[in-house]
Amino acid sequence: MKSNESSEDYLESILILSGKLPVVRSVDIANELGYKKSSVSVAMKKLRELDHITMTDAGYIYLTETGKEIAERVYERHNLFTDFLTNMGVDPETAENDACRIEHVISEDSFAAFKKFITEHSA
Amino acid sequence: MKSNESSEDYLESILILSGKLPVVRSVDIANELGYKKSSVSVAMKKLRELDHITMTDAGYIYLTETGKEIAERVYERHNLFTDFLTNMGVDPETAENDACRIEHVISEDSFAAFKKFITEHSA
DNA sequence: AATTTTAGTTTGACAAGGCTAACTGTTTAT
DNA sequence: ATAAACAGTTAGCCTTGTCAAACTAAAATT
Repeated sequence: MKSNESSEDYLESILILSGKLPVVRSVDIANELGYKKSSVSVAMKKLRELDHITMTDAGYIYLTETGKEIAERVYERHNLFTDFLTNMGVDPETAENDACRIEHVISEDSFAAFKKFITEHSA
Repeated sequence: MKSNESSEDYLESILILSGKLPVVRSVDIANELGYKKSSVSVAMKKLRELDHITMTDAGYIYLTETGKEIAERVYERHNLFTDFLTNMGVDPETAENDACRIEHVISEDSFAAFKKFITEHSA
């Protein structure tokens, strides 16, 4: 269930798009992330091999259990940091970008520490 | 004065080692960062070309103005996050590692927001 | 029915940034 | 003085992750 930064971004993107679109396709991910479809195609192949997604013949993409787990973990971090930074007056776009970077590099323990601190001090 | 994650790590390492050792050489950086000396050699060549360091014939490495600027900016972030996380009870080694990652990916604005928040709430 | 658009894949190129191995030159020991 | 250890460089390889270009196939348009 290992995962690298790039894969995490793709999985998170699939999760987010699942909430916005009836079905998620490679081209939707490409639009969302600003990548070329060939890049997404390669990445999806890899995620299929790792069993983090499945893809129907029509090209509809679904997260597997492990894929969903990774995506949700990353997304939780994403939201915490985005909310915190925007609450602190950081420009929403900057906050988004920074959250997108931090979400990948923080350990379980440190995330828990941040979460505790932030929730305690924003009540 | 652009700089990528890898270069920032090298420059920060040079700054830190400058405070610990009488002179800083490539081999010291290799030991500090856990890289091979060939990797450091290549990286130092690049940093020389970018004018972020100078190197004497004896192999002693010094930060230029721009190099010092980058190193200090990164180091300030490093310290803030390390201190914060350890204060929050995160294992020092984990805190170090996470700070080492976050320090590279956070914008000026978000760093300022964190700094303000943390200092306000730890008085 | 024929054409155009859309979606996905494959292939080959490239840049970053590590690595190993082989080489040079300089100290330090024997 | 010779051998060993140490420091630095270069060259070539590997992986990751992007891109563009060329291809296939299905859907929508005309």
